[in-house]
Amino acid sequence: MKKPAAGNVASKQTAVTAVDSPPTLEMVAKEAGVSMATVSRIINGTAKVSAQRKSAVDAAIAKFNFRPNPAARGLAMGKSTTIGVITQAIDSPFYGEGLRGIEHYLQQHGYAALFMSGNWNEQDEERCVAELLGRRVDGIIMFSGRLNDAALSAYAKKVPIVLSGRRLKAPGIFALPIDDQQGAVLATQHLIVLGHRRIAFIAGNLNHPDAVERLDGYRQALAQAGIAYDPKLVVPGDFHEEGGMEATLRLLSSPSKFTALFCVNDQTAYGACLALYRSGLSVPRDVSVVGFDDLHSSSYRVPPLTTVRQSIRVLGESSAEAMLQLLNNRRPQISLPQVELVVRESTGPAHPARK
Amino acid sequence: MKKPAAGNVASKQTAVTAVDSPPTLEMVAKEAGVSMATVSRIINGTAKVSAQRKSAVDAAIAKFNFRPNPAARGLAMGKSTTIGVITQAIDSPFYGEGLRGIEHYLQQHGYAALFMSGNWNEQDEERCVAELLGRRVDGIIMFSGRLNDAALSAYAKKVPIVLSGRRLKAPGIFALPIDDQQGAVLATQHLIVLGHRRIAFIAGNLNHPDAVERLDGYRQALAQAGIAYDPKLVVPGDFHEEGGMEATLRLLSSPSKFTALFCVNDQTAYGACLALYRSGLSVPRDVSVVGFDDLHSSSYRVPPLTTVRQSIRVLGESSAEAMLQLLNNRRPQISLPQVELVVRESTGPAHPARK
DNA sequence: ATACTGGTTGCAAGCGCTTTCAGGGCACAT
DNA sequence: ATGTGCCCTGAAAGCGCTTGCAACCAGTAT
Repeated sequence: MKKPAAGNVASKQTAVTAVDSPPTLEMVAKEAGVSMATVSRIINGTAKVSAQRKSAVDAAIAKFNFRPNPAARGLAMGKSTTIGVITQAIDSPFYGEGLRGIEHYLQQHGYAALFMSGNWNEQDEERCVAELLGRRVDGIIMFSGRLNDAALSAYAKKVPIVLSGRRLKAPGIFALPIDDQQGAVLATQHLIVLGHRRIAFIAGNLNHPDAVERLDGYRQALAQAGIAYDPKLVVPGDFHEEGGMEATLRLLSSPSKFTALFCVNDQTAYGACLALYRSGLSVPRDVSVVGFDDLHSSSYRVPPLTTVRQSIRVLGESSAEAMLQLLNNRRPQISLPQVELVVRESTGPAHPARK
Repeated sequence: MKKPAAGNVASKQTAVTAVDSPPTLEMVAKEAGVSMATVSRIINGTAKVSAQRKSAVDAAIAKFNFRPNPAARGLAMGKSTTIGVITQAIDSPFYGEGLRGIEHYLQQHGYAALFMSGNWNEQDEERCVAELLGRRVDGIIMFSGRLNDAALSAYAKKVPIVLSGRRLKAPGIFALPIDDQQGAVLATQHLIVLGHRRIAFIAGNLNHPDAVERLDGYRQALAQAGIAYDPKLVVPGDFHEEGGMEATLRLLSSPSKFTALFCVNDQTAYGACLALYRSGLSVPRDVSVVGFDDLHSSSYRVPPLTTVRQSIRVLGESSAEAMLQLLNNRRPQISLPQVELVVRESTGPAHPARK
């Protein structure tokens, strides 16, 4: 196959100069009257080149609007200028913001991102890593993820990994954890200050580290305020609206009373609010609710959601930055901004009368 | 540069067989005692090969866990097995669902997707196309997009394009438009049936085709019901929560009364609901509101949002499918499912007493 | 003047894979 | 046996770029 001159659909072109297939280094070199090596060196800034030739080459490049073929370059250099990114779902509002941050940073630095969704299960995630490795990405950024530490460490031998929102020390891995515990403390304290004593917590899946750290923070704040921890007030969720709704319904039908609800993340809080609404309860009059993440849409909920803010977008950007440092053999020096409480309208003073 | 044997970080490996750099076709060929050509043919199914050699090669491939280097393959074949995808923002809930659909379909067919965000402006979008072209993607899927028809047609000469949610006939381009008008008719009719007569419409940016088609549908339904069209009831928005909120506030402070609100998309409706809430108005008791898109989170709003459903995820999948057909030189035969109204709890019977 | 130095260039060998082209093996017909 | 095809294979020529190595050019020291 001699490679068709142009695209499959639509071709023809009777233009004068244009031979439609993309220009090559060789064409540029010929046009500028220098060798390919020189052109390559100019493009990459790999060596000094006389001003005269440089301008000739620049002109030729401009004339053809030349852009080096990344496959050829990748083959020759043994790298792809592409970073693989694994999240659980590209359409999740949470991950979406992170991806945006990554995309933004990477693009500015000449890298492209290859996004893949792990679909909340370990096998798919494993497939993603394999696929990414197969495509020879230069590095992998992984958002928390289901893969266990051992597997991750093994992969890190083949390619540098940055782990966003998770804790793990291993060669070749740089982790950028979120301060889940502190965030949970902030949220819970806020509720306590408002006078709440019976504060329920909707956790995520409890074998997910984020969930347990947030639970820890919740318990810590409770303890600090001298409030006894009541395990009946803690119910599992799934980090999604569905789980938040079910958990709240369960809580509501249990004998345990509560005046406030701390949810492991915003989506869970959304579900909780709906359950409360369906049960005829008003937020925040009857029950206060606070989330975690501060998704964009949280400020447009009715009522706007009080939540803990940790910019996922910044997490994404920082992860990308860390990856590039890793790629340059520097140990990343990056830290995330502090988590902070964003008080909106879904929380209010405790109202002792209600369930 | 002789290419370092392994990743930058973490290497060493004292294993017995493993020479850590990825296996090559040549290694496999040697191991199986055949030529590289044969291995290639087996992998690609390009020609018949004796069963005996085939099994030997398969064994060798399995032994090394060989995966052909996509850069090398891309170079040799002149294609990248990668599709560029342009949306306005990867973190938008709307586009997110579309991307999910694309990712899902493409991945199953051995293609990878390169996502880029146009950030709602033409220049960025242009940059995206250039970058994608530079990376030699085999095709581009574009979600509506700001780029004008002429520019798009020009690009379509270099690479096949599928245009999701937009109408445009040109060689090399396949468009997959959403039935905006019909959706708007459905939404407006629903409100009319509920007894509403003063129905406001929050449009998007009105030089965006989606917005005008939806406006058309709204007017058409009104006319059909014999309700006079009142331009004062139509205000511009921006397809975002922000715009929906502002538009609603503007509407509320104008002398025009209304009992229902049809919003150009769900995000606009979210903003509208917040404005209503802030103004002490209840949905749906005082004002009914309906959106368009049926984003996942719409069913978890308080109250759950009545909206027009057109699965964006399906749009994404279909777009990807169309692209692959285009790549195979077949004219795509794809149509989207009908739009449909999803009645939830944000709409109710007209209540004549209120503003 | 001539040898030497330091910096700029060009040559050519790959990078890992696909594919054309021609050679070799085999079955079948003569 | 010998010829005629057909089918399976392997050798080798790229695909477009990077880079080690050697050649080359001034300019300087001798």
